[in-house]
Amino acid sequence: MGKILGTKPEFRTKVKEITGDISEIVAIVNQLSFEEQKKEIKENFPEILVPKEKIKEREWLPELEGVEHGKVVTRFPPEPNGYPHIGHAKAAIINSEYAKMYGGKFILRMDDTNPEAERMEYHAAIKVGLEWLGIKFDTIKSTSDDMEIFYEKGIELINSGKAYVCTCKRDNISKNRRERKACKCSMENIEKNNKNWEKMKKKFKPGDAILRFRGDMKADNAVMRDPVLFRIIDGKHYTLGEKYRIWPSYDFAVAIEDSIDGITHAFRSKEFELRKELTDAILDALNMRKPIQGFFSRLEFKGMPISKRIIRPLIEEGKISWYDDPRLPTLEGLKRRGIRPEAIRKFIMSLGFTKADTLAPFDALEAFNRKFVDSESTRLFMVSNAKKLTIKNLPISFVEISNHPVSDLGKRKIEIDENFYISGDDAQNIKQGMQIRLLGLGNVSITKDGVELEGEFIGEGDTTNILKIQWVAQKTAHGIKMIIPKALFNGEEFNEESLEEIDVYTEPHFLQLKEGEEIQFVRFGYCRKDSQNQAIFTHK
RNA sequence: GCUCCUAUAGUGUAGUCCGGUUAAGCAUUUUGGCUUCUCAAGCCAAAGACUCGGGUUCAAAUCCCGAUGGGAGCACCA
Repeated sequence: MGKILGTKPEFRTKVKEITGDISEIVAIVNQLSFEEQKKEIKENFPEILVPKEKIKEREWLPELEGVEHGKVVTRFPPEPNGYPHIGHAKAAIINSEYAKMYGGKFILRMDDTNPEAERMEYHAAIKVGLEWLGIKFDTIKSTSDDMEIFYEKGIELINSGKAYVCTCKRDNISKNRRERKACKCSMENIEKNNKNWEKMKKKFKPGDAILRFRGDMKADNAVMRDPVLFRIIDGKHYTLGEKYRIWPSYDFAVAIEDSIDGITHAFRSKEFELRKELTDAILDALNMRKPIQGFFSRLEFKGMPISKRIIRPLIEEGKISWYDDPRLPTLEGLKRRGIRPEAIRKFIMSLGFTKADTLAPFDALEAFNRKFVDSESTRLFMVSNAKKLTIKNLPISFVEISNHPVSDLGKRKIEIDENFYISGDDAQNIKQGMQIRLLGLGNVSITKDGVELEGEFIGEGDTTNILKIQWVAQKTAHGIKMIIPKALFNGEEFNEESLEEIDVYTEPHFLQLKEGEEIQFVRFGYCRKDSQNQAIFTHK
């Protein structure tokens, strides 16, 4: 019924009439047996038996409305006040993808209007992080490049009566906001405001005076209750030093910047949603062009804190070493853990553009990463909780093993004698009289089990219904530390066992690999070589 | 507390604007099978969802009202 109305809209006006016909037909069809129905379809309507084509997963963002190719300008405006993390990646990727999608421009703008917070170190880290992610921008600038313009626009607002200098105490201001009351400063005339603005340059101390936008103290949206446009900060700015001491607030700076930079679409995370009204109001007051704004949800991983407020104390307490800890969702942390930038991009694209909160489990990212890493990971043997296995009558002194089952990653030669290590977990399952297979080597008949095992070499034999395990030659075994990152938090509580460290043996070939290379320890999982003596577990 | 946003399988989403073509698609997860000298990858299959309650309509995941859950904002931070 729905199908008919859907495909043939002309029937929609005659719903009542056809309802009867349809139920009659359906009744007739239902009287036929399943076989008869099948036959009927085959003879007269073979097309409906064709299986449906599989729908490919969408890999791009939703189309923008009414945009022209080549005319889209987006931006990513991070504040250089911390290390970049997955949240930055989301904002940067969404904005840059839209620019790419429409052949437009993408601007990186360091949003540095709070001299107390910004640091060169962070500025550099953000650039490194974005480069690692493979994000390219057409322009790189800093908000503070345009200080003179902010002043110009600020004065324009004062002179049009749309901004005033407020000298109230901070507490009073917030009290008035809560009670939706205007203060006496807002009654002052333009001349007085100009005078006070001049006084802000030298005379007033930080906190004594601010420039406020004349919004609406009665507005439901608290952001509109005469927000701050400029305030005095005496700190030294990381690039401009002490050149300025009146600094624009975020809302003012973003509004002006987006407008003069020619931004057509500004995609910001949801927490800024209420500020759209303000940004638009400021631009309207100045008769400036407004960008289209869109909002997306913040992205966090379960058990992985993103905020400095939570991470910093952990570093201070020594619970984690630094911002590149593999348990953290910082770009550095993810990188050390072995997550590929392409995987992050795909993952973020797969989340779509929504305002519904996203608390993604880490394994969603892992699944994407695995697809990238699998074909390029050198396969190596590694044993944990090593147990000795001695093999009698071994006829060979070396063996060559392929570094990958499918990809052409070469072979490695392993020198062997009768002394081997195998994993403790495997040793437990091995009993006297059993036959097992050492991967890449051959079958072995076990003559003694227990703490130290013994066996006799058989060589070729059954390879299907047999325990197949990895091994390491004792004489060349290379000991490394295996680091296994787990969720930092279980709910609210810090997970004291979040970083497992185990001592393991691997093959000497490990030493030949480049630092940072992704490997797969056979039957264990993907890992990233962190140093000559350390590997970090990436995921299964 | 006030204001705003949001609600589809275990998880993440598509579909929602313009109600019917889909008894809700994809990915991931889980389970089974095939393949394989890895517990990986690859291939095949199965399982599994429209928060609740009203209303409008021939027809509602889709529109309206209400409830509930989740989130954000209420900074001289961004």
